[in-house]
Amino acid sequence: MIQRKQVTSQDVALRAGVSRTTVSLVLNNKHELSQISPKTAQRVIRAAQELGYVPNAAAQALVNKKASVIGLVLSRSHHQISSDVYLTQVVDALMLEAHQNQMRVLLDVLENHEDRNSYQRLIQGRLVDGILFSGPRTDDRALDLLAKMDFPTVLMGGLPGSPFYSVDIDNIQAAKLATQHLISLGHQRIGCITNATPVFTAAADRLRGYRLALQENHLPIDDRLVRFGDFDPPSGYRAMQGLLSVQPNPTAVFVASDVVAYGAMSALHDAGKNIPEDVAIVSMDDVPLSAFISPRLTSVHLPNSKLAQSAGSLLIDLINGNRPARKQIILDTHLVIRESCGSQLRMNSQ
Amino acid sequence: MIQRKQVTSQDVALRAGVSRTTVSLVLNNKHELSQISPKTAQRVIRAAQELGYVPNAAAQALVNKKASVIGLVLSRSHHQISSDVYLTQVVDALMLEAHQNQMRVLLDVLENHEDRNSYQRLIQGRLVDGILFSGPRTDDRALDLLAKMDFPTVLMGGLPGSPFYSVDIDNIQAAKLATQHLISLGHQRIGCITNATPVFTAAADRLRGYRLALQENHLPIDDRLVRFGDFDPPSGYRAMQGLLSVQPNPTAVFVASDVVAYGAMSALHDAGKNIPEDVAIVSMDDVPLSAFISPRLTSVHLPNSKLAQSAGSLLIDLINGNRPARKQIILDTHLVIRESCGSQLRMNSQ
DNA sequence: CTATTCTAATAACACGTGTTAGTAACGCGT
DNA sequence: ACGCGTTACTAACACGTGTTATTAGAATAG
Repeated sequence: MIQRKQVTSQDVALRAGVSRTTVSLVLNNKHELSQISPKTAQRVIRAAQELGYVPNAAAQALVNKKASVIGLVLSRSHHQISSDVYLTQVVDALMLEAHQNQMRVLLDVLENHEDRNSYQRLIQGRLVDGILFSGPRTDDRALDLLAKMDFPTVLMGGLPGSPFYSVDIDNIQAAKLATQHLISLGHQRIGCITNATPVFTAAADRLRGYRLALQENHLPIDDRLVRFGDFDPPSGYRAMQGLLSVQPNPTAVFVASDVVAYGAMSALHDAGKNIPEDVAIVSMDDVPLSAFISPRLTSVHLPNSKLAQSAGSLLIDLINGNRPARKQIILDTHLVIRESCGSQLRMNSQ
Repeated sequence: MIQRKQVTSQDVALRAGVSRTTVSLVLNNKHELSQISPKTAQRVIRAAQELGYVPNAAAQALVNKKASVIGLVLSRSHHQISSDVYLTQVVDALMLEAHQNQMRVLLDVLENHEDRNSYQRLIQGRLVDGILFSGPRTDDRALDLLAKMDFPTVLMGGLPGSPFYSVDIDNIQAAKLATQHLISLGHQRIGCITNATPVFTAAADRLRGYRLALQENHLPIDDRLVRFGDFDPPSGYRAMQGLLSVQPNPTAVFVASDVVAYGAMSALHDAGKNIPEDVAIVSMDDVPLSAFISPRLTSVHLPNSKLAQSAGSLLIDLINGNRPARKQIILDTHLVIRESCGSQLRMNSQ
């Protein structure tokens, strides 16, 4: 590969007629401390511009012991990433936050949860200065390693009992809120489809919120009415088919994720059931698309961008050596009522 | 920040009782050439494992003149990224391909299209070895800079007359195929909603395909029936409202993107129109979700994963110094017929 | 016993940057 | 004339790695 030779600070120094040190001082704005005459400073800046000098990132990283890169680690398998709808929001907000701090974002998947090696090159190799961890799993052994070396790490989504900083919503409360809404509409027999298997803490918490809501309203808990989704629409489709095989059918279903809910709704449609007349649906996540499908999805809104931004900001704090006292940040959620729950239907008929 | 001291190759050398050079040779599997006895090799490997040695990425990048990182550059504004549904597929496939070549993926947005500076730190700073460019714009001035330095670059989506390698589908042909399908169902008055403004080449091409199909079938072209989407559902909603204000209404609409189509369908729904009875819809992209909304969307399937994988593979080739003869790779598309076009309706009634 | 080849390893340099310690030149007071 | 502080810069080291030229020692040949 023919690559034009890199312009180094030495070249700039030569052209400006000064030493390389002077170039470094001027370009990093340390010349006021070091008493460098404004005249030479100007000459250096001119020379740098004329040559199109850009400092070598690797060299800077080496000497500064700072890569100026934060890692976003996804703890899901590949098929799950493909149908992940928040990812774009997270990535977007994170990049914005990173750029404001002269940092960049490196993306990585954690494919094998047993494999500590996959972390090592990333972290001990100092390729990134900190890690943002999306969707932690309770069975992730590699996280222990991270904790031991107190490497700057922030979790998006909590991991109970872990020593990490984290940014999250109150999943239990949010799921309870959603289920409660269905109860307040008069439903007695309410099913649940989770967003994922319970090894993901968010999934376990949402299921718990659903059960709590039933308990507090003295409704019976029927485990046949609980099905497990797996991030994508097909899993929701299958889960809903499962629910429909239980007699009597539930009159409402709390689905713990919009994307899974799409599949569930499709299954209802294919079974000839109307939403919300035959089966009402309340979901969680409030993905942008959910306001545009029909029927419009009633869903608990998650502040994804804000979540990612807070997480990014917190991580950068950690990287800079600050240790905020508050280890957990919990952001607020709220229910967005649309058509799939049948609220409007009720209001009209009353 | 208290950070445990990094384990260097010097530490390994000390522990194994050899020189640093020997450590490097052994760990990079060059010891066969250099006549290092198997016994010392074993000793070195043991020592490295015991200390948990991981080479410093910055130092390696500096001396090898290779960052082992490829950059994925998104040329869209932030709100457009948030509602981008292919991004996850692209990212996923790209990471898979990168990992197989011991590379990582750095994500970046290009916010200001006039600003050459944003490229400079990335490329001239040697932070990445190559760039994968998603969604090039005809008005992107910064691309010229890239071309001049012949930096390894691959475009996802073509840019006519540009000197870059690219991976794409035949947008004109695909759009033509979709429109043709509507024509074959007997529609005479067919509207079009683009996926984006025409500065994006893909949007311009799809519009052209639509017009070609009309021409070849001797149907009149009515520019009032062409509206421009802007990546997200709301833009599709507004565009469809615009189309419905034209009398007589179109009986079918080709929407050049699934996500935009969701908005368009929502507008039809709100206007009391049935799909496909009143207005038939054919779209492009075939996002996974499209099989699960109702009515199920008829759409031209794009091989997004394959596209990203090919692009990644091509880019890695370029980085390694190969110059494949074929500058453009065009992948195949096919129409997936579902409910929104009304094909099945027709077949039943016939 | 010396010259030559072969083996096994290393000293030394290069990559491009940030920073510390140090040094000329110069004015100034005594 | 000499010491002393100030100004304006630079020589030299450090960061951690890959690689080239070189060396010390042993084995072999003459």
